[in-house]
Amino acid sequence: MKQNGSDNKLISGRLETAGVIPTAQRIAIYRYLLCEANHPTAEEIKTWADKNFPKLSLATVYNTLNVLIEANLLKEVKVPHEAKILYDSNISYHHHFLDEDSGELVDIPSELVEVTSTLAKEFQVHDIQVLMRGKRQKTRTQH
Amino acid sequence: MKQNGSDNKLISGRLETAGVIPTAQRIAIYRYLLCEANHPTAEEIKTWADKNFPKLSLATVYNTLNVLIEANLLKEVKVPHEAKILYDSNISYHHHFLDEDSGELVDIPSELVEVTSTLAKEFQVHDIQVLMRGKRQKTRTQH
DNA sequence: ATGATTGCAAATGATTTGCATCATA
DNA sequence: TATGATGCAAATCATTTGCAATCAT
Repeated sequence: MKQNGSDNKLISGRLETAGVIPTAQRIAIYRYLLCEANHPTAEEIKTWADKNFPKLSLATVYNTLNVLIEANLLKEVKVPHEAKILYDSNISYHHHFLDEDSGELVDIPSELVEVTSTLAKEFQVHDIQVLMRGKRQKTRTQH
Repeated sequence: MKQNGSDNKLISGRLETAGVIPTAQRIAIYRYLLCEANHPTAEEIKTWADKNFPKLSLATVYNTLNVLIEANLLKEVKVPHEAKILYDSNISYHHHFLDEDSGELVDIPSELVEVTSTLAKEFQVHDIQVLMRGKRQKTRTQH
């Protein structure tokens, strides 16, 4: 319920800075991506919108996502054996851990992963993305 | 033109070892993946088959690819902003470099990339895949 | 008024599936 | 001749697109 005016200004300001006209739909979707969702699919965004922002069409979800990607406010993530695209509102350099049990994708700060490569100098690397797959140990209950 | 009997035995032996009935179509597709292609799409395999193995249907291409994946003879690779799945017949631990110019995906031996992570111990990592994106410098012509 | 966004429905395109046919042990 | 693979066509499903209606400036 933090859908108040100041939040809107913050979100719409970011959109404007990125050159995106801040419409109500775009603000709603971008806020959801930034504040509530964790690597959602387009479908999850649509489901959320059906509850919280009636009459936002699936086409607009996809259009908005692509506008945000174009504007460098969003990145898409494709995971092997998952049909749907995941959207990541964290655009700073980071990596991912995929929980094999839940399918959940977790952000891993880049400081926690050191990558050292010794490729032939013909390979000019601009970006590195590390995807770690595994299981998340249940946290033991205190007693 | 190395489509000779001994090759077939080698390929079909590997299929059998992995529990896959080595049919002519599967041998052809797997040989193509192992010896000729570099991370092809299903469509590329079909195009190749149309020239070299007439009457191999697209459904069989997909069925075979999925059988090979099930049998751990193949891995699928999904690259952001590319619609089609790439298939990787190199199943040993390695990484990838994606050439932004050509779209080509290049295998990088794991020895050339050192990954050190310091995640909380609740994260049990089973696999790490590193995708490096960048450009491949044109090799200067000798003179 | 104008230019951009939205929403609907139809289109697209990659992959999957149902089922009849075919091959092989 | 029985089990499973193949091939065709139809189905599926995520995503995209065309276009008319709508919104904001």
